[in-house]
Amino acid sequence: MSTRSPHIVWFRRDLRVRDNPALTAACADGGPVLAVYVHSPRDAGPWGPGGASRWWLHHSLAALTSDLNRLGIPLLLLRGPTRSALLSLCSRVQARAVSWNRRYEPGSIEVDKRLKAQLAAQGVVAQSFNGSLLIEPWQITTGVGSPYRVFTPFWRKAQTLVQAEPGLPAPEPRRNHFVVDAPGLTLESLKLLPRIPWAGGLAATWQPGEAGAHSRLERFLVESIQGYREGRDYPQKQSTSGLSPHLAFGEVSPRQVLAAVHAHWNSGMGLTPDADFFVRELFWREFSYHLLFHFPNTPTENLNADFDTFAWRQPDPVLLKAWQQGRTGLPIVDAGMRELWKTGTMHNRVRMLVASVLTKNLRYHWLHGARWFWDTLVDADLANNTQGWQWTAGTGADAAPYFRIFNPVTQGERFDPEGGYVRRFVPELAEVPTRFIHQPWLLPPAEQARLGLAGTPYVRPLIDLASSRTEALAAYKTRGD
DNA sequence: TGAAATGTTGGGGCG
DNA sequence: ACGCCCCAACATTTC
Repeated sequence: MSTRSPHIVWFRRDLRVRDNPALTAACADGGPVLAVYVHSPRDAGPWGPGGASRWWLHHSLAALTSDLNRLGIPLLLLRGPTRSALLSLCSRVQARAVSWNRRYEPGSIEVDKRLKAQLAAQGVVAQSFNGSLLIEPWQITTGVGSPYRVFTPFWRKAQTLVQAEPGLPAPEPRRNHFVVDAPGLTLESLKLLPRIPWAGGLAATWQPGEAGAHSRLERFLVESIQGYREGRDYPQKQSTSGLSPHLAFGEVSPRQVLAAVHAHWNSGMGLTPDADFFVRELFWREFSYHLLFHFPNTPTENLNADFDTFAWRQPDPVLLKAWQQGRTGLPIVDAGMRELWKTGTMHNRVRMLVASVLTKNLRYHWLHGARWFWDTLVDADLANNTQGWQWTAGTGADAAPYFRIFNPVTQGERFDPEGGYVRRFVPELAEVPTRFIHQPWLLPPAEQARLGLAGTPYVRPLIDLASSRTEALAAYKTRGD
């Protein structure tokens, strides 16, 4: 009798069937397995999935449903609140156990704790696993026992641990032959897709789901990891991995990525420098989770309290909107913001530039940027997004000093020397000669008129780089007073 | 995973 | 030949 009661696998941001410890454990139990996803945006408070993430989630759930079906496991879709949905499911199907992979956001930790206690009280086995990280946040501390706040020592320590115990990715579980009948909601009824069909650019760019994640990984390993160290700085090259949304939704695990990199690019003498630099980015993700876990208020509060009295400016709605929509008149900034809107992602160097412009030149609180990114990025991840914004704003761990203010013209000329990236995403600048592509306002007026730029922000940007820089530096000096 | 201002050096033009 | 100046190139400092 007890062997016939199902083992539930609760899916969250681990939407894959390979190397999924919770699923592996449930399948190893030998009885019926039932998978469930609970859509409960309200449980996540202000950080419920944004528009781009919901689009991704819809398609990733569709992919997971068919991947699990292949294994004979039904995926139930439920609506939250999470705890009551799971508890009532457990009693309805008389579950014997629930397994899940741990999350590290403050809200999820709270839900998990209470769920675990309530399941135990009902006599249901509850077990959680590490399915998302190479190093869980509590696994390493500094010499004095505190959490790390600086990347490099974190990285060193984390690497020694991972090298000692790399862990092998688990294969796909064997097919489940039991039948579990428990009807859930349809995917459509979750209403994850946008009502206005703006997601065409996303669909053209991405293939959500585990298969898409692995083809992206393979393509990266074969085509672009070579030269990554240099190439990753050039946004018009496709040198970055593009794995971030797949990692954010857990369609591939960092352990699988690490193992694949080692399989391709470890010559026995260690990783190639290109591969090593890529792996370093995986550890930035680990560092972000370490910080989020140990400083759970950082999604809204400065990690560095010196900035709590900093004189951020009240956003001008027109300027904020121009930044969001890529109409500031600064070519590479606008290109980045339009790339984000169109494709749900933005090259990392350009993310730093647009964030520098918002937090330093405009001196708007980094949360305005974090919220916009949250809504528009397909790789929106609370740990990474928080850490990234606090890093650029200078309020975070191991952060860029406040006085490091990027100049979008200089950066554009250095990292997009031909202007290919700008031309791709800002078509009205496509015909501008390369000399002027990053500062079209210097073109002679007759040329501007001929190119149709008269009256656009490209002949008079909304942000004066020189004066806003000076003002930002002055504001920094009085920080904390 | 800065930029701009300031300081230093050394080659070459030129009286 | 020499000193002087200019200035590009590079280094250092400051924010």
